[in-house]
Amino acid sequence: METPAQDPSHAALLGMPSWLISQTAVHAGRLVNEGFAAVDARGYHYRLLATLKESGPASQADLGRRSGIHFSDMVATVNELAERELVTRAPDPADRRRNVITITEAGREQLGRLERQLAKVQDELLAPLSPDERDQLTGLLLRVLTHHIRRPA
Amino acid sequence: METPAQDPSHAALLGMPSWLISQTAVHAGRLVNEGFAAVDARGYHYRLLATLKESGPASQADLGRRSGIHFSDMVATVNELAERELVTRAPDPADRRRNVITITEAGREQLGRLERQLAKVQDELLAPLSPDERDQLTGLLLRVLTHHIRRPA
DNA sequence: CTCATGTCAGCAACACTGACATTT
DNA sequence: CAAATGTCAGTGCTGCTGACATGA
Repeated sequence: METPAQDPSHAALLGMPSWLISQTAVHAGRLVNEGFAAVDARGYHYRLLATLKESGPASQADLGRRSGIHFSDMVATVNELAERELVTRAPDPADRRRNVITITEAGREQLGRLERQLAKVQDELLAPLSPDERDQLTGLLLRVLTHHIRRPA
Repeated sequence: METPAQDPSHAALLGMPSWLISQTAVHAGRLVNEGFAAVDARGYHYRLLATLKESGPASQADLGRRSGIHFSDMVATVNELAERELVTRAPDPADRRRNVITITEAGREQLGRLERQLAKVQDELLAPLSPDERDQLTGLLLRVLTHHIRRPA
């Protein structure tokens, strides 16, 4: 059946920061996914390609650490990108355990498309906020996020 | 393999609101889940119990609309809560298509536990922010969220 | 007949666990 | 031997689609 327009207006929930963040993330995720799907990609593709562009060729383990993509998910992600010829996967002659992942020219072009989609989405997402307010929100979230990143316990 | 402490420090990503929101939501979700798991529950349980407390007994379709839980997921959620005897599911004599879901006394107690867990989590989540900043963040997110709730297109 | 309700099976994205073989 | 790397299978939560039967 279809989802009848939600009405998530619980007094209890609307004041709950964890709820607000999660739900806003759902909407953000939807927008991002739609933008990416329009060019046959998903979040992990962008994250990997962007990491690859910033760090240069690297092993999968390395890329996992830098992109925050879990080790186990790297395999599938690289598979998908390699299939589309956006990256290449080659064994490292210096360490035969490793694969060296490199972004291709087509990969750079795709990354460009993804970045453009992403920029569009940011604007859509924060539509109701003024530039100042957007900075405020970004700053607050950044502080919360960095706090939890370095406190895994 | 294990996830080696992430280092998601991409210049590109750290300024991206959609990324900040999603990642903060991941951490928020982790904290909430841990709190709920400690009392053998998950997010949907809280949402359903809280809705039930606010709205009183209702049909599954109704509860879905009010809680934002998808219609298809209501079945499993009610099953899980009924199994634990936190709610009862009884056919509606007035409309035999419907089940009337009612929260039990044990359900109210469980809801209390969940609320306490949730309060703890809010504080943990927003630890780095002052009370004023927490209000700011909540206000900004609320505006973004309501903007997208009533603009499904 | 149409619509609402409830049920069930299944998918997608993300994060993650455990196991395994290979190489360092 | 221990540690790192890559692969694979599978899980959990959330959100969602489609199909189906039944009753209003």
